[in-house]
Order: sequence, then structure tokens, then C-alpha cells
Amino acid sequence: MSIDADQMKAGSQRLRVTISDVSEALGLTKSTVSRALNGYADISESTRLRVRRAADKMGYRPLSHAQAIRTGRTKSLGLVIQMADHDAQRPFLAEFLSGLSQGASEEGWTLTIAASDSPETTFETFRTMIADRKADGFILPRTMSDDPRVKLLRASGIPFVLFGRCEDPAGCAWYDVLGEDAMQDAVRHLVALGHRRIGFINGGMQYTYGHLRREGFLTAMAEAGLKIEPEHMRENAVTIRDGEGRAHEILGSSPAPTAIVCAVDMAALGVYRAAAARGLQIGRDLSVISYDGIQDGAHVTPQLTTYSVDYTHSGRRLSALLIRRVMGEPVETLRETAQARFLNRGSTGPPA
Amino acid sequence: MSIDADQMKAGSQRLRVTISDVSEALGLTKSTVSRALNGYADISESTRLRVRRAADKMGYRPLSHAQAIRTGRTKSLGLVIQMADHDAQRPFLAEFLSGLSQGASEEGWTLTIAASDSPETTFETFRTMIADRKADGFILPRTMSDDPRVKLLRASGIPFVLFGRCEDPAGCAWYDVLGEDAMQDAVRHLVALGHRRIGFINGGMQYTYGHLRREGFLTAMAEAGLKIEPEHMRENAVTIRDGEGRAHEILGSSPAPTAIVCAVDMAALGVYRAAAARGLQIGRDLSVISYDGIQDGAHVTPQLTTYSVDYTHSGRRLSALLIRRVMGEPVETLRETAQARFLNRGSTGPPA
DNA sequence: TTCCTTGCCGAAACCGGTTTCGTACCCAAG
DNA sequence: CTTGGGTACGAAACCGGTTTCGGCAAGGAA
Repeated sequence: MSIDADQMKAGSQRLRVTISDVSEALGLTKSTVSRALNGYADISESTRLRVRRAADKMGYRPLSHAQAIRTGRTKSLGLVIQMADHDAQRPFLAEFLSGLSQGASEEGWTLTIAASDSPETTFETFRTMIADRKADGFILPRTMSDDPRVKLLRASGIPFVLFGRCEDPAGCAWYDVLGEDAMQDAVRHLVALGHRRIGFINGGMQYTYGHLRREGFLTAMAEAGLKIEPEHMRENAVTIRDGEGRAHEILGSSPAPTAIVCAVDMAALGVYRAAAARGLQIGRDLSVISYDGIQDGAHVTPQLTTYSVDYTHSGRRLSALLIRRVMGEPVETLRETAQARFLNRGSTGPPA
Repeated sequence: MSIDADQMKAGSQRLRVTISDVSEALGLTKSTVSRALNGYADISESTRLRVRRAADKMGYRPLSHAQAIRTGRTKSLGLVIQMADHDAQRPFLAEFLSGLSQGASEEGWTLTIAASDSPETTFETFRTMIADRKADGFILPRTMSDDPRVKLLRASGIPFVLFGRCEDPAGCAWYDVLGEDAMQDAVRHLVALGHRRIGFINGGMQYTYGHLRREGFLTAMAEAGLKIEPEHMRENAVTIRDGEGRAHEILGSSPAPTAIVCAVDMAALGVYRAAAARGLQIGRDLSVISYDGIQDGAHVTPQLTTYSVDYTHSGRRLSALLIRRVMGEPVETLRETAQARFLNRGSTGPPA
């Protein structure tokens, strides 16, 4: 048994087939094999095919860190998770990571992650990851209006891709879901139901999405000819507690709105609480439409009507875009947006 | 501006100080510098110091992937997240990752993660990560009773560390929180309050923790001379929905228990719902003690009394242990356990 | 036929480290 | 004064790839 283990270990070590093994088996040199596999023009099509087939048959897989020493590319994507955002991103972190990982591994890349406890250490984390070449590029979730991470990476010349858009698009590739369209649609939906007094609880205004969703809300309100009541507008609500507090403030005004649009689901769950505390029944006395599509929204009564974002898909697209960015594609061709999916559940109805 | 960027880029490229830069600056050879920095015995103390200081002053940082090609070690820890566990692990995934990342980066290592959608692809994911040397070792969360991951890694001779214990300890290092002690303590707490009929809703029995927590519960019940009612025992509840269903089953029996111990917080939140549906007030009509310490437990009324696990610390310890394992320490010295912290909040009281 | 391309591949340097091996030097013992 | 054994370092191979450069042979133009 110990012998078996040793043999197995020695075997798997010795059995790892290197580029030299392939070249010797074919009577070619390493350089030819390398260039054949990497699609250089000075290799004949027949040789390229011969090499490709032999490599596959022999099970040759280049070691990415061996390539890295010459190419400078590790084939790994970096993600720095900010602990401060935990509460806000907890609901979809798993899906997001899964998507990123899928997108990376589909191309044979990996995902390297680091966590930082505070905004200050975030910077340091990026610095060391960059200095040590831990990643060829970075995914930046939760784009901020004046994002220090963007500045740092731009200055360092390190590729990156945003989850969210950015005012100054220089050097920025991104993927984003059009929250402003969802907010517009939400208002239209409520207006169609007959609502005239609609409140808005926005998310974090340090993020770009805060301004975009605000615009979307305001646009649709103006479009419907509805007046904006400052009493019905709140922002920076990203947790249940935040949402609960803002909802109480809004519902305490008079006349109170008959519907509230929330920029994030967590805040909407807070609205549920405030409503319960005030004896208001969601969907009948107060309509709520939100955004994100977190799991918990399906576990409250009535189920939360929301615009659902596919975070797995978002992650996958972000990885794909970042890889193309690292490989040299210009940022202009690496900007994608998508629409959130409307989940029309039970939290809306005609005004009481 | 483009010139600045070029200079900066060229600068940072050229400025990266290699081992040769250090050796030339000192009038030594690469090999001497390398051995000095790596603590070889055939380097004089004075030289070692001189090298160490020069390297620090020059800001020399070895490239881990350059070292890897010779040493075989990437200095990276692997984690494969199973999508199937998402719902169960969602509440603490962020903290856990953060801890793992901290523990790794404290030693200059990194965390490489991959996600797998199904149990089948999990295996494949491990295989490719191993084959491509993406990680020097793996962290295995959610240890199962007959864990296929353990078999694979054992057979491959790849280091790993478990989050959770394991029946067959051969080759297994681990970190675990003693859930069985918490379950015992929970029962004692309830007994001290006067409860005689205590139910138990266990978590997933495919995991080792399921059996351990069951033992803990049974031990304390026997110790208190209380009878085990099969009607009051349920298992495999890891989501709110699960817990809700199990609670209804248990509470539908007669006589129903006056208290329920849950192996996981998510299930306990389900108990809250079932209780609400039945007009039972938690803490007065029904006592609940649970385990995990998830955030949501502080957001229900009354707050959930639970045994809180520090997932950040767990992650940090796991990384530290795995690194030592990769560096060659025998598994016997790499087994740590800790106690969960009792959060005595509002969900218990004397029996009605 | 000669010269010049062009296509295709080999030889060797290179990337940034680590590790093996050889050896000069110093000191003590014979 | 030679000899033997450490000590401390240099030289060079090595890890697994990539990339530059040069050259040979075939083919076309002069």
C-alpha cells in the first residue's frame, strides 16, 4: 500500500508530459512544437496538425506558470472582495463567484481572490497582487463614481473590467445590467396599475448604479407627468435595516405614497417590515417593486416583485471580457450590457 | 499622457527587481542570493544578513510562478465551491473566503477558487486543477462521511485540509468547531430552564457534522434522563423551507415538544415560520436554540439564540494549516478544533 | 545556370528563479 | 610543511516553457 502510493506518486510526477516529451516523440524540437501549438505562421499546416494531434493523444498540457515566466501572463483573473460590502453582496456572492469561475475555466484560466477588511487595505491588496503578478487583470465589482481602484489600475497599466459602468470610460471595459431601464419599467408598471404617488428608496450613492437608477426613476416619473416629492425619496439603503428606516420615514409623510420602488432587494425587505409594523399589507395597501432578484425575495409573503439580475451570467461575461482584454483587445469592443428580468410576483396591486 | 503611460509601464517593467539585480548589486551570484534568502546552511550568517537587507532595500520580491517551475510549488491554495451547497453555505461564504484569503496572504500565498455546478463536475474540476498544478493543496469545506474528494486527493498524494472531521483520519488534517459540544450545551441549557420534551432538527446527514451533532444531542438527553421521541427528531434540514416543514411535523405531534434544538440556523429560521403559522410565540410558547450564528438570526424577533461559529477565523486557521501541510508537516500535528460561542438571545425561555 | 525569395524548421538564448556540484580558502592536526 | 576536513561561495545545469535568429531547401525570376 505504501509502495502503491509511492509508485502512484512517482508515476504521476514522471508521467506529466512536457513539451520536450512531445517534441521527442515527433522528432521535432521544442521550439517547433511550441510555435505549432501557439499558431505561429511559420509552421506548415501539416506539421501543426501532426503536433496538435500528438499533443492531445499524449495528454500534454502546458504548465501555465511555466509559460508565465516568459510571457508574463499567469492566465489568472484577480478579484478583491471588500469586506465592507459584505452585507450588500452576500446574497449573490456565491452565484457571482460561480459565474466568474466558469467564465475563467472555460478558457483555461483561473480565478484568484483576495479579501480586504477595509477600503484602505483594499488598495494595499491590489498593490501586492499587482507587484507579485498574482493576476493578469482584475474584475472590479460595485463600480464607484470616483473609483480609486480604477485610478490605480489605470495608472499601473493593468487590465481590468468593471461590473457596472463608469463616467470616464477611458481604459474601461465593462459589463452591466441596465438598472435604470428596470427602474423606469417599474414606475410604468405602477402607473399602469393606477398609482400616482410613488416613492423611491435608492441604494448606495457612492456607486455609479445609484445615480443611474435614480435617473431611470425620475425619467419615468416625468414621463408619466408625476411630481417628485422629496418626502418620498430616500437613498443609501442597502440593508434590511436601512430599508426599514427609510420606509418608515417615507410612510410617515402625508400623503404617503401608495407604492415604493426600491433600487435593491435588501431595502425592499426592510419595507416589508416597516409595512408590517404599520399594519399595511404589501400588495394591497402598499405596492413594492425592487431590483436584484435575491433568493429571500421568494420567501416573503407576498413574494417580492423584482427585476432579477443573473449574477452567474454576469460573472461569466465579466471573465470572458477580461480575458479578451488581457489578450490585447481594445476596451471599446469590450463593453456589454444586459436587461434585468422582470419577476412579476405578488407585491404590487392597484392603489388602495 | 501616452508618453507618460508608456514610461510608467516601461518603468514598472524594468523596475521590477530580479534576483540577478540583487546579486549584481552585491557582487554575489544568483545562487548565493537564492540560498541566502531561503535559509540554506552553507551561507554565512553575515552574508545572509547582507543579502536580506539589500533585497529588502531594493524591494526584491521573488515571482512565485518563477519559483514554481523549479520547486513545483505555486504557493496557492485551492478551493472548489460546490454550487449544490449554495443555499446552505451562502450565509457565511463571504466570511469564510475572507478568512481563507487572510490566512493565505499572511504567508504570501494566494487563494485560487473554482466553482462546480454538480457533484460530478466537482470531480472533474479537482482533476484539472491537480493536473495543471493550479494549487499546491486544497481546502475541503463541508466534509462528508464518505467523501469522494478525500479519496481522490489521498490517491493523488495532494495535500488537503478538511473543514470538519473525518472517520478515517489517514492523511487528513483538519479544523473543526465542536458542534456536538454545542448541541449538548443547548440541551443542558433547555433542561435547566425546565424543558422535558425537546425536539431536534438536524442538518445534512451526508456530512460528518450531522452525525456528530446528533451524538451530542443524544448524549445530553441521556445525561438528563430524557426520553428520545422519534416524533421529535428530524434531519437533513439545511434551508428555511426544510426547517419549516420539519417543524410542522414535529409540532404536529402530541404531546409536542416545548423546545427544539436545530443543527443549523437556516432550519431554525424555518421553525420561526412554522411557529408563527401555528400561533406560537418563539421564546414563550416554543424555545429554539440553534447553531451557526448567521446574520439573519439577529434580524428576527425574538433574536435567535444560537452557537456562533467564527467562519472568518475558521478560514484563517484552515489556510494556515494547509500551508504547513504543503510544506511537509505531518497531518498528526495539523488538527485543530474550537468551540462555538453561545449567543444567548431571546429565543428561549421556560416551558409554557 | 544563377540569384533571390519564401517557406519551414532547428539551434540557442531567454525568462527568473532553484539546486547540484565543485572548489578555493582557512584552520587544525599530523 | 603537508594533509585533512569544514566552511562559504561560484559555476553551471536545470525547471518547462517562449521567442529570436539563422539557415537549408525548394521554387520562381532573371
